[in-house]
Amino acid sequence: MKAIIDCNSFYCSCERLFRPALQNKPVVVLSNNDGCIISRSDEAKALGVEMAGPYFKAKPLIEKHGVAAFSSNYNLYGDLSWRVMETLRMLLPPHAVEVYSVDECFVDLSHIRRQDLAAFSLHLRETVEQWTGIKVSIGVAATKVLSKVANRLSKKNKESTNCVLVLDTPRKTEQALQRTPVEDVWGVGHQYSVKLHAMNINTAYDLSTRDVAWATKHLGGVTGARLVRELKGIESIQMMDELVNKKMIATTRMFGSPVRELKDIKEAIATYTSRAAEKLRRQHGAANTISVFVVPREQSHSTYFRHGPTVGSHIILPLATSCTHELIKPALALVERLYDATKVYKKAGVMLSGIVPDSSIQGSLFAEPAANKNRMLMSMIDNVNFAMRDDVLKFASSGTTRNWKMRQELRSPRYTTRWEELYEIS
DNA sequence: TCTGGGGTCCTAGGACCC
DNA sequence: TCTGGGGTCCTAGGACCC
Repeated sequence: MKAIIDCNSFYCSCERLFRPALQNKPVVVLSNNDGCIISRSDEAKALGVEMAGPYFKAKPLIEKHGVAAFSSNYNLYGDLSWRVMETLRMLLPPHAVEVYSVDECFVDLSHIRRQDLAAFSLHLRETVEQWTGIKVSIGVAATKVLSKVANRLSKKNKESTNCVLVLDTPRKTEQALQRTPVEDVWGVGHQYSVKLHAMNINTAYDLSTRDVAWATKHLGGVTGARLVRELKGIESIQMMDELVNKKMIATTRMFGSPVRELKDIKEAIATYTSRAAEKLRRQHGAANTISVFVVPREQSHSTYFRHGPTVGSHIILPLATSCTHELIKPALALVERLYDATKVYKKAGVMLSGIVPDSSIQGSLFAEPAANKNRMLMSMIDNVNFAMRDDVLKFASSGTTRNWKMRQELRSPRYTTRWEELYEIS
């Protein structure tokens, strides 16, 4: 059996941890740039605050009810996420925990006897809460997709389930599937849900009764086939090994306010490239392809929000690299190529791909002797920036004025990762 | 005028996830 | 006036090979 363990309203829970006065009060957390709402406490949900809705639209409701709003504080969430995952790793055998996202992980429970699953899951939930202060919900079932179904229901019925739901009999599984709308199944997005409803497939149960060949035809080939098999209780999505390196690394941002100067866009791209290269070095990788894109403001005056068309291009490097300055140079060349002085830009981004292990480069006969020196320079910069924080060392092309920087007006202190912002007890 | 039957690799784009 | 930032996998189709 497998479990999915999921932190309840994770970002909101992190914010409340250091503001006990906000317990049982409505809280929301905003995306970068304070654009839309990406986490809501139960109280905020009850008030009708929409998930992923634009902040400015929800603002009247938020102010009327005194909802506490925070900008995203990823230093804080990342650290608390690590604590939750570490706790679980301590309570489970090696390799049984697969971190799936910042607030959830799959857990292999095949070492637990069937009759003990509920009690053990409760033990996990209580220990995590006691050690980290974060509340989690746990769904247990035969497959990953079914455990997601169980998890969703456990959260919907917190009082009766105690945030733990185990689907260990065909009958329980069937009932759970019948109570799950098809659009809430993991792997069914908007496009498929429209299609499925049109075919009168309205619940997860309806979908689970279709045969695999049908799913292959209508739900995108092998992906759909796997999904239906999992709903039938046949394990088809395996536990993944952790520490799988990324195949693509992206750093992209909306600008705090629209930008028209080439100089500003180049600064932003140089900064994003530095960040992406840091991520690349953290996984000991080197990239041979760098892509840059910019998004101009929509020209038409339509009432609906739409980005203008994205303009992008890429360069394939002669040799994969992880050195920031070797990546900034082609990135800036790409910006020059894409920039149009008549346009106003809202967003830009950098993507690194064609990622290979750094070691395979190091041994190359064709690498210049200087390459190793650069690598040492890079790791020194990374170390200093890690120790001192806030990018003490950066490349001049990243700029100092930073007209493009995103807005974060409501960010809470980084309580757990900055000395000067530590939580104080008076 | 008529022109096979495999392969592989790459890219763009679609669909999904949190 | 104001709508995030990452990722993944899969498929189709083109270019190229023998």
